[in-house]
Amino acid sequence: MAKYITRPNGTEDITPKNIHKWLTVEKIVRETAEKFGFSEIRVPTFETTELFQRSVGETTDVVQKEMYSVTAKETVFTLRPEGTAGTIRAMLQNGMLSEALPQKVFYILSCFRHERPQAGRLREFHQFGIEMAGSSSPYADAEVILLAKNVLDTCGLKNIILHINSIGCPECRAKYYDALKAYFANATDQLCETCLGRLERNPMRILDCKSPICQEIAKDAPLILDFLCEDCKAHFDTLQTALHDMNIEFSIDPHIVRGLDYYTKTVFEFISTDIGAQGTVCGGGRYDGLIEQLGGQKIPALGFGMGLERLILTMENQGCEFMESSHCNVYLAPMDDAARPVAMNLAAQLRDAGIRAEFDLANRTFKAQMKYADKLGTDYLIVLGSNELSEQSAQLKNMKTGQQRPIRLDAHFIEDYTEISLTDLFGSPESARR
RNA sequence: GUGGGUAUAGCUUAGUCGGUUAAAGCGUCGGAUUGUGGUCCCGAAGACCAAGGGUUCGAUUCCCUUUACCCACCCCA
Repeated sequence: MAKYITRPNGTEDITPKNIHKWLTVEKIVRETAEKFGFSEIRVPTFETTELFQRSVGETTDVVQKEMYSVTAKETVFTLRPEGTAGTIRAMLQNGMLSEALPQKVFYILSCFRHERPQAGRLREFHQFGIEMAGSSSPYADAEVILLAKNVLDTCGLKNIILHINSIGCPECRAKYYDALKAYFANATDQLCETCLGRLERNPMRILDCKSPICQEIAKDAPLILDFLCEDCKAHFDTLQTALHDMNIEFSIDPHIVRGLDYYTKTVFEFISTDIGAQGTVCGGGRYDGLIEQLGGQKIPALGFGMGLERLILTMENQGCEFMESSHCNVYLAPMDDAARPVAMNLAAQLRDAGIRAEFDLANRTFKAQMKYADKLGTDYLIVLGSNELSEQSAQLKNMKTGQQRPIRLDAHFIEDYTEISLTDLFGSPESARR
């Protein structure tokens, strides 16, 4: 008890008891992404630190205080704090952006951020994400949102609110920043300390402050939407029309400010109120400048990240259904040492036929084997004693119904098993084949 | 980084106003007469009561420190 080595703070073990939940969402996410024409990509868990500094942004909290970095052989590496940077880097490095555009990829990976853990926030967390590079169309924005929505719906989630906003291009944002700074300049004595710092670096974050005083002050602050240039405004309008056309409900939230520097124009979040303070299940947007910033051509792009822990948490709290875990199909119960090799051999035959088969490996008594098989939740059980071995025939017991049917142990073994299991499932093997 | 809370068997929790062998449920293992499970019944194993220090004749119970975990701020998925 005293000297166990425990897992690092903020990490989680996913045990066999819970793995079905992960398999469920991973399946949904893969199938949905593929339906939308996205292909899976896998990138390294760590990258050179410079990649994140240049993409996520030198002044962001993520880069300034949340990265796990190590120096190895004089190079500084960092465990990825998010998926976009590495993915775009990989697309560039593998020449994918010189192929026909748009390029559409998705990934399932873990990210690392050194924050204080709390409900829905871990230091190692898992993300499903997609990136689409090479489309400036607002329909691409709609498509990406649609894909996220599709995943959430397929998971069975309810009460997930979509918030969207546009933070404009660098040109309109510059004008907006000036206006914001001018507005808050009158209230510098009342703003909280963190907001005072934000005023210089990123005044938009003040709009997001939870302090009631700051909220009160920010209530009448100018809105980014009033400062959008023609192009950004048209883009945002078309996106809204597209969402309406697809019957996607959303609300415009001028206070959404993404904490990663690369975002431009559209930003969005899917928020759940069922998992505590960290309610953002999915967040993303457009980052038209990022590829160029990383040394590529001027190619517009967009994507999102979806927190799988938060997704599963919401599903649990809403009572959503998960796939069943895989369970034992046939348990072979050897009654003595003579029967053990026979059990092993029969199990091998079953496995070759694609059936999950197990047999006693703990030298349990016969009765204990029955109990154990019951705990495994096996569909069928076969008792192998001296009688069975000498007659080359045993009983295949259906553990749900208790019914037993004879099964030959010779060359007809698999044939008999198939016959009986199909009859149990469909009434008769013939109707199964129809 | 800043707050608040919690720390007793594998899990979920009692409990000791400081006093000999720390309790229950679940789980695990085994039994309930000879080769058939699930319910019920019986039994067993399993905890130096997070760690270190202090007060005391005596601490798992009180005090301090540390650590871990949880929740919130912050930030974000």
